[in-house]
Amino acid sequence: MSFALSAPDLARALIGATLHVRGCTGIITETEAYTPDDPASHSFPGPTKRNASMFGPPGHAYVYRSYGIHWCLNVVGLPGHAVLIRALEPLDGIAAMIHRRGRAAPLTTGPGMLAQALGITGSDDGRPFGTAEFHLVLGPPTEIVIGPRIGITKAADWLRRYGKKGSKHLSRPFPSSV
DNA sequence: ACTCTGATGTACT
DNA sequence: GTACATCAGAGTA
Repeated sequence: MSFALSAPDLARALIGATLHVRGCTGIITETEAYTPDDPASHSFPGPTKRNASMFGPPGHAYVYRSYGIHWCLNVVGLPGHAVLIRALEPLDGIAAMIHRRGRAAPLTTGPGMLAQALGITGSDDGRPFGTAEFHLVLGPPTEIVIGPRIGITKAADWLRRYGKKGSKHLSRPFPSSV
């Protein structure tokens, strides 16, 4: 697939896709889009050391540390565009996920949990998607629900959170989903 | 069910 | 010094 998309386009395309990370796999159920003109985006101030991979080639990972504790995984699109992977439906490697999480549930319903379950750390920052151990496979067309993003204060009303309609594997319900 | 708070790396004022 | 794309645990009800 081509990753050279705007963050909102890429965020919609990734809903229903399967993420493979070193033997663990899951279906992406929730994403958020961050564009360079978005005050809440790490790319908004321009390139820095931390966000360098956000301005690198499309189809690579941008991994950053959140609140000093967690790692969060993004897929880079066009320069300065990235999509935060917020939740997964676990498929394979669940035993490894439980081991890394230290509990049976919840495993992957939040960006920090998801990165921990899959063993993603800062060493994955800048890694290209497309190798046997680290890649994405698009799923069939999926019904998508849209809502405001979570956990931000700037541009909090922008409707740039995307979810797989009806999924049980979301960090939080969507306002419109019933 | 809910609210509050601690943990703590990196970037910014 | 302060803010932050978060989570888990403790407390209240």
